[in-house]
This record gives sequence, structure tokens and C-alpha cells, in this order.
Amino acid sequence: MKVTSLKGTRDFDPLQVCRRNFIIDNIKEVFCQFGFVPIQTPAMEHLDVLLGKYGTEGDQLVFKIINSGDFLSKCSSEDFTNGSRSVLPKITKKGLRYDLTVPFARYVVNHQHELYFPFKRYQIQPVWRADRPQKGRYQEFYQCDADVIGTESSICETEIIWMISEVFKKLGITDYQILINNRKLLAAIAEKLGMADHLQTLCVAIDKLDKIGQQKVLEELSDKGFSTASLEILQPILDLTKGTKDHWEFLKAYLVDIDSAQKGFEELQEIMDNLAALKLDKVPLKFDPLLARGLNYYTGPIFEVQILNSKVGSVSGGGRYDNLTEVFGLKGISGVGFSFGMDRLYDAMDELNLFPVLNANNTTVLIVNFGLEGHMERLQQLQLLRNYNINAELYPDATKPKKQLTYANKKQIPWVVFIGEHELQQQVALVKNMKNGTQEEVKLSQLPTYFDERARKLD
RNA sequence: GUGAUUGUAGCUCAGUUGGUUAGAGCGCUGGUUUGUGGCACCAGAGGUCGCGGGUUCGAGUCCCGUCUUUCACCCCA
Repeated sequence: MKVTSLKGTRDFDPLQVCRRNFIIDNIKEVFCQFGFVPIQTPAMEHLDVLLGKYGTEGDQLVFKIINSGDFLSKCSSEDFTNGSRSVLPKITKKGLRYDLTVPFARYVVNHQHELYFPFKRYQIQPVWRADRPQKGRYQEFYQCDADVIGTESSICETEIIWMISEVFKKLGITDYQILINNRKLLAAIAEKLGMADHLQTLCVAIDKLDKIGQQKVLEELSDKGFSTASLEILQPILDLTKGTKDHWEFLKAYLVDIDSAQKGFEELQEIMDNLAALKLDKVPLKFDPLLARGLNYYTGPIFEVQILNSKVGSVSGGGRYDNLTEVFGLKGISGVGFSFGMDRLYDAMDELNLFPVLNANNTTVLIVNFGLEGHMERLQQLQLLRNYNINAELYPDATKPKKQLTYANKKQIPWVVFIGEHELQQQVALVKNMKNGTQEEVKLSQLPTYFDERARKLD
């Protein structure tokens, strides 16, 4: 029997959970402050809901769940000779969610008559991807999504950038960069090349530019059917990474003859004007005409956030999608949202030493167990302390005090209380301060107030 | 899916050209302290060397397979 956790998944110890909650709590606080309400959706969805939304690469990474019962009964021997491509659709109809945006779109369509628009929701849940694990990449990880659906207002995009800066301020992350682009501009470039129907291919190739270099990108596009003439038109875009030209001004001139591009520029301009009015123009926002993003449901502005000086990849990303609810049967509703990758934020904060000192243990008082003699009195004292909202424990076994003290020490419990035979005769408790080792006798009747006063000073 | 890489005590790791009884630190248990933690000292427990096969008189060490870990690519949070 295997007794390890599955590959790409992890166990979290008390301190790790504490730190993860620290991140989640801060994110929640900001989401609430901006008017988002929480929802949750099931881990599993119909495969039809999931597939076809993430691009071919993404679809392959969706975990599929095998049907219950005699799942092979619907397969013919012909299916088996044709291989898994024929068998798979017949034996699996469910999958684990790959992100939170697509299940949310399904939720909106499902509950459209109960919802009011614009609908602002946040959702913090795990998602699963059948990826090869590596640094900052897991098969199970948490996303923290905030989306607004039912409005095209650029206030939403502005608020996304605003929220990112607020969250990072709370977490103490200072060196980061928010990249922004607009899918409409990428579409305009494709149109200028005469390859409007190959937008996806163009996006994927352009996105790799800083990794694999110009030559490889050109080869890839040429392989996928881009003509030499079209690649010559593309060349100035690829040269942008080398030069020091102002990307914004350059692209405006480059796309001046493409009508559809103007909307793309206007949308981004509005966002930047809003940020300037909020005096948020110090937020490290950078226009990156080569930012593409892989998920193919985006249609408007797109973002990606990187933490500088960290080996972890992007920690947040998002964008506007106009047609996501349409595939589920609800037309004309535009949505925009983004997501924090909690696990990557954790890794980056750990790497950069940004976590405050956190203690997973909350016990304030440990009562030493002396066995049968005085047992009921100690139980009653425990109850009294808890009634005063003092976190207290009675050590469960009557082992040696030494062992019980060691337990208190490991758990960083600040006070240990001895109520033994001698103390009971006097109706007192011997209270030991574990930080400095001092001890004093306190009347049993005054024990709760004694800790009530002191516990407050600790906070 | 492609290419590397890792696996030895609860944890982190040593282990020489293949050679007798596989080691250390931390942790754990007990003691110095029969009602007092952290520090120190002393003692002890704990290992199918990932799993399966092969080569050899002999394998933790070499070979093959397999699983696993980590990393890069693809893609992404």
C-alpha cells in the first residue's frame, strides 16, 4: 500500500495551514471591501461544461472521472481497436474543475433567474490539472477568483488592478508587475496579417517570444500556415522586445488602418485614466503588446501579475470574456475577472521571507493532569476558563509533569496550571509562566479573571 | 506528452575502486531531577538501503525494468 500523497498534491502542517489562511483571509477582506459575495461550486462538472473552453492544451489537462457501474458496457471491441480516443468519451462523462471561471459561467446560466446583475462574486476553492508537477506547479491548487458579470464598464478592470495592489500591500509584496494587453489588439494584428481566423495560433506563438526567441516563433507560425508576406508584416511587432520604442505609441501607429483596434485602445485608455484619477498610477502597470494568455475565452483586456525576484511564475491573471455564458445558452452578457494563485503566492512569500510570525497553536492555558485525585475539580476549572473564552486544555493523561511541560513548551502554551493535592487543600492553583519560568499561587476563584486580564495583553 | 534528475532511520543527509556487524546530526524514549519545559551530560530504541529482476563468491554501491521526487520544455496559477 502506498502511504505517500499523490504526485502533485501536498499535505499541509499546522503552520502551513496558518500561513495559507493568512493569505486567504487578506484576499477575502479585499474582495469583500470591493463588494464581492462568495459562492462555491462542486469539484466535479459535466465534461461538456469543461471541455472546449481552455484550448486544446488545456482540455488535455482536465482530470476525467470514470463512470460508475459497468463502465465498459457501452464500448464495442471496435472502440478498443481505435484506441483511447474512441473509448474515453464512452467511459467518462464527468471531470474535476480546471479553473473557477468556467464553472462560474455555468452557475450564472443555471441561476440566471435568481441572480441580479451586475453580479460580483468571489470564489476560493481548489482546482485540479493533470500537469507534470514542477516549481510552483501542482495538480491540486487553490485559486482565489473575483469576477463581475453583466456589465462592460471599465470600472471593473480598474478595480481588478486596484484590488491586486491592495492585496499585495496587505501581504507585504512590493516588487511586482502587472502586465496588461487587450485581446482586441491581438485580433487586430491577426487581421492586419490577413490571418484573422488564426488568432489562437498567433497568440500562443507570440506568448512564447521571450522564451524561445524570434527565430523559433517565426518557424512555428510558418509551420502553422502563416505566409512569408504575413510574417514580414509581423516583424516590427517581434522587434518590439529589442528596441526601446514606446510600445503604446508604436502599436497605435502600426494598427492605425485597422478599425477594430481602436476599441481596444479606448478600453485600455479608460482603465489608465481611471487609475490616474485614483492616484493609483504608481501601481506597476505595464502595457505589454505581446501578452497573450493561453485560455481562449478571453476577448477584451487581459492581465498577468508577476512577482519580481521570484522564481515562481505568474501569481495572478485574468481578463474580460464576452461569450463564455453564450456557450451555455445565455447571450449578450459580458464578464471580467481574475484569479490569485494562492499556492504560488505562498511559494513566493516563503521564498522572499514575507510571512509574519504566525503560531498555529492557540492554547493559552494547559492544566496539568495529576490523575484521579482532584480530577473533577480540574475538569470544572477547565470549563470555567473556557466559559471566559480562554483557550484551555487539560492534558489527557496523567503522565509525568515533565512530559506535560514539554508538550506545553512545544505548543508554545504561555501558562501551565498545577492543581494538585496540595493546591486543592488551599483552594489555589500554581500558575507557571512558561516564558520566564516564574510561578505564583492564584486563588481558584480568581483563576479565570487572572488569565482574562493577561491573555488580552498578549494580543 | 518530451528531456534530465532523485530515492539509505520519523526528518535532513554521509556511505571510498563492489567486501565482514550500514553511519551522523536533529527528533523520539529513558536517566541525571519519583510535582516542573527550554540548556547540558549519559544511555537506549529505531533501517526489507523505493520496488522487482539480473551480473557476481559477495550488491546500499554495477546493469535492466518499474514506481516516486525534483527540475526544464509544452502549457499554466
